[in-house]
Amino acid sequence: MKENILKEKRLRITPFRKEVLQIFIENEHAISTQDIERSLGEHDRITLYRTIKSFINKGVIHEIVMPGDVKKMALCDPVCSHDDGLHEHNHIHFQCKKCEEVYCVEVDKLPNVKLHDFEIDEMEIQARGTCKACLKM
Amino acid sequence: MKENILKEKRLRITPFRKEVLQIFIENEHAISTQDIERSLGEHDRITLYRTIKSFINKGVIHEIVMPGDVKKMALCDPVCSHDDGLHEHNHIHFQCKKCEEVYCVEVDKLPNVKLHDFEIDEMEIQARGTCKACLKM
DNA sequence: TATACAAATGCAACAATATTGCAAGTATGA
DNA sequence: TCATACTTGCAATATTGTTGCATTTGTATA
Repeated sequence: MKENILKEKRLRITPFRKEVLQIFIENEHAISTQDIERSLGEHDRITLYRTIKSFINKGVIHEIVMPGDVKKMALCDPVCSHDDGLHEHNHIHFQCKKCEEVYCVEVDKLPNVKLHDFEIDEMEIQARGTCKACLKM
Repeated sequence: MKENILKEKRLRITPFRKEVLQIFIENEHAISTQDIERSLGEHDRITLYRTIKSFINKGVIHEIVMPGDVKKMALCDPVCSHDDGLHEHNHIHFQCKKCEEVYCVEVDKLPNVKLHDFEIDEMEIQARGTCKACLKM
């Protein structure tokens, strides 16, 4: 529930934040700033930028950057309770080549990658292919 | 050699392009547009943007977008001979948490990931940790 | 080697996206 | 309910990238 998410992340509950959060909840896939602007009615763009920034910093949403300049955002997993922009997820980011939508897809466990001279702490996977909905068509 | 790379990718050899390409060759790690601008002397910003765009389209360099950071670019693998912005690499993108630099690191083979309802064609891995140089310190 | 032509450059104007400072309004804990 | 720190909304400004167009330049070809 919207109020709870905001409260948990120690963000003040304001009408605007609830409105923006609602848009994220309604969307199964990741959305861009533009998508949000379209969904909102009349609004102040600066406030939106700041809202997005605090949502990211407090772990409400996370940024997804896919190759080719697509910057989108999606709700964080409930486990992602880290403050200060440190996010912890167990999913990969998937972009469908047909519908272009970006999804966060759960995986049981992320694969292990070893490098020779580099020590890996965290890993993020971005995949492209065909999504659930488009496979059925 | 600079001229060869440009010729192979069917790009005209101009002084400006050689200069920009040289900057990529000199850098072991990925660089941003800003980095390039700093390395160049007096120059035209528009021409640089167009140069970058044709380098990407012809497979001379590729873009790397790490979460929460500026866009960077690095030379493509020699195998990456695809035109029209289709890139094919066998490396992962690694950002060091200490020095913040981004590297393309070769791997023998990329791990296999299977998803339930999504069909994966291509995959890209972004990792964070400690780089070669910083491990030694 | 000269030349014709497509490609690249450089300038001006413009467009989109994001940030900062500040005054006014508002949520929340005491 | 009140004080205060947080949030909002506006103006101004910064950053990043694009388009159109006249001029210059690289390169294939005669």
